[in-house]
Amino acid sequence: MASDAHTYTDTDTDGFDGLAFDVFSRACPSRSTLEHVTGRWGGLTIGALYEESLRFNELRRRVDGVSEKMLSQTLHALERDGLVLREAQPVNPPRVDYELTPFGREVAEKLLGLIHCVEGRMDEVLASRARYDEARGGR
Amino acid sequence: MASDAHTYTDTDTDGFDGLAFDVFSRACPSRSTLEHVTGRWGGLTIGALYEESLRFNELRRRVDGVSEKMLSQTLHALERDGLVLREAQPVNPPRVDYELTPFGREVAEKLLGLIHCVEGRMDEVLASRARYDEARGGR
DNA sequence: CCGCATCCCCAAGGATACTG
DNA sequence: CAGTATCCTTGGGGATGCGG
Repeated sequence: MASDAHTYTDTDTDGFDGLAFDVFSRACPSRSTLEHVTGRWGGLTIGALYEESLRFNELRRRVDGVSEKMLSQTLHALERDGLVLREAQPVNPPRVDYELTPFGREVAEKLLGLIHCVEGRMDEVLASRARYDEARGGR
Repeated sequence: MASDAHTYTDTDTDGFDGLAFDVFSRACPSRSTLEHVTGRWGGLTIGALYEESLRFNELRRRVDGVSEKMLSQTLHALERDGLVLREAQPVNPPRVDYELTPFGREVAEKLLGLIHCVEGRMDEVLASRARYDEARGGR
């Protein structure tokens, strides 16, 4: 049942004309990991965990808008890919901490680089949008 | 017609409730740009354009699996955000070139950094997945 | 508190046909 | 070639309820 978040869409593996790892190909295995990382919630989750190790509900509060289900799914996919470490402590009430693995931290840094790059240029983006919308009136 | 027929369907709720720039917040305007960049087709499109300027159908062939509709939508979103430049030449048959803006190239570099980081560690990822799946049997 | 299972709906997105 | 308009399907993902 953990099967949905990572179906590799191996629909047409017929080709393979010698290029094993082409990110642009549907069959490329890294594409699924990339999707987990850059997906709607993956990036935000990783970003949150980069700052500090967090528990499930802390994470849920930090990542604004994520549902319990999606957070759970996201964490599983990231854990499976080796980006996140899940540490369940056998206490009562249950306590589970999530933290990034070294690989996860590396990915997080790249990701944060991207985020800051975009954030630092948001004024440009906003201006560009205004221009674009202007040019095509109220359509 | 149309007001919302092709509003690029983002959940661009850039509401601007006057709050600061917290990427983790739903209201953060950069989140929508990030989604365009890291979305299913955004990243691959940018990646393809980083290598060379391309025409519509060249792009379509390069980005394996993208439909005409989605490519069109993606390009519009990226153009609007100021990441992609659209150059239509008034010739017959029509010729339109897409290329990255300087900002687009900057973003592309960050993105490629991420991609290479992940690709370079795919063996780890695959191993981690195997371990994970092992641990929870054939479920 | 942690989180899986179920139901269900809506919008992302694929296929197709058509225009300039 | 370079798209737009339309229809239709699929699964992403929200809401809720239960079990450990």
